[in-house]
Amino acid sequence: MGAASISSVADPAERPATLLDGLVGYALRRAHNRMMADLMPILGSISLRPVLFAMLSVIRANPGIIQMGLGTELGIQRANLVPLINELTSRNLIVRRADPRDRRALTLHLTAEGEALLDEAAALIGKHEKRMLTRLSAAERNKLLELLEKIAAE
Amino acid sequence: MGAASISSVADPAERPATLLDGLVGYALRRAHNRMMADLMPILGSISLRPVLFAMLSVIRANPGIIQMGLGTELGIQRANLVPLINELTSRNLIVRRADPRDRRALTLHLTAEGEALLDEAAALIGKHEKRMLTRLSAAERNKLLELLEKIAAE
DNA sequence: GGCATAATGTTGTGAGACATAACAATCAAG
DNA sequence: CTTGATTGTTATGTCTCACAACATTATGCC
Repeated sequence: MGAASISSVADPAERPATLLDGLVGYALRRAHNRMMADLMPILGSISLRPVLFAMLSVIRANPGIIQMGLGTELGIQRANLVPLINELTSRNLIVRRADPRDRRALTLHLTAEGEALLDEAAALIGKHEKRMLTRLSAAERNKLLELLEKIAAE
Repeated sequence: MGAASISSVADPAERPATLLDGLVGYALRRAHNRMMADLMPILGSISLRPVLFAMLSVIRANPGIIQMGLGTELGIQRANLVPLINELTSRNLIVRRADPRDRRALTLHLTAEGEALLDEAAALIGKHEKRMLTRLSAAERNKLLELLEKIAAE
């Protein structure tokens, strides 16, 4: 133990405090970056990206959701959603069908292939989350989710 | 209060659970997005972005830091740092100086203008954080910072 | 000293996320 | 029916980020 090392002379690796320390916004950015850096190559192994996984997840939970609804749910504008949906349809993971009640709209449905790939992705992400959160107890993880939701809620 | 509403028939606005629920990575993205959506127009009022504020903060805490060091500290590759530093220098917020001990390197220092703008930005961000975290107690905020650091730590 | 390797700053390039405008087809409200 | 709003689409532009290549300088080894 000994004396507190206030001086930076004794420890060249010591980082001076910045205005960023204590900012929740900055801590969020760092934690999010680290999670994504770990996740992206994992999803890349099955040629997915986080946004595509999110789309498949929402479509599974809402079969027949229209494109506009999917975009609203994920905060993606409909213009930017089009190439993403094209990507999933061209890989036969989802299909577009005419909406029987609104001829402007197109409904979205998972294919059997999409269901299988989504299951595979969910398993990979589950392992990823467990590994990245080993420093947190189950109670801490739940508390973290609760606090993050308080921030995210509009 | 009644029975738990399991059916979705009674409440059309009810959202079915997705694989995204319970994922810390997704909760992080949503919280981070909401914080940034609030912060960016605020910093924009003084023509700053989050990354520029972070750079100024680190340079203040580490006068004479070289570009490579700044990039490492903030997780920005040196190639991408160049136009950002050009932006700050062309606005007379920082200056580049030759490193007396390494003629390859350039050291970075805040100007008086940079100091003043950084103070202004810090005040704005302080109010922003306080307003965005009204739902959290002081203890919850500290716990959140602690948990986020556990995730961000390498 | 001379030489191979690494580090620093820089430029260029491309991919991906995101916002905006405009358009055709369709719906909804008066 | 006619006006305005909604849905999907295309096109465009900006911002962030990664990677490759290069000139200059440091560093380590002979």
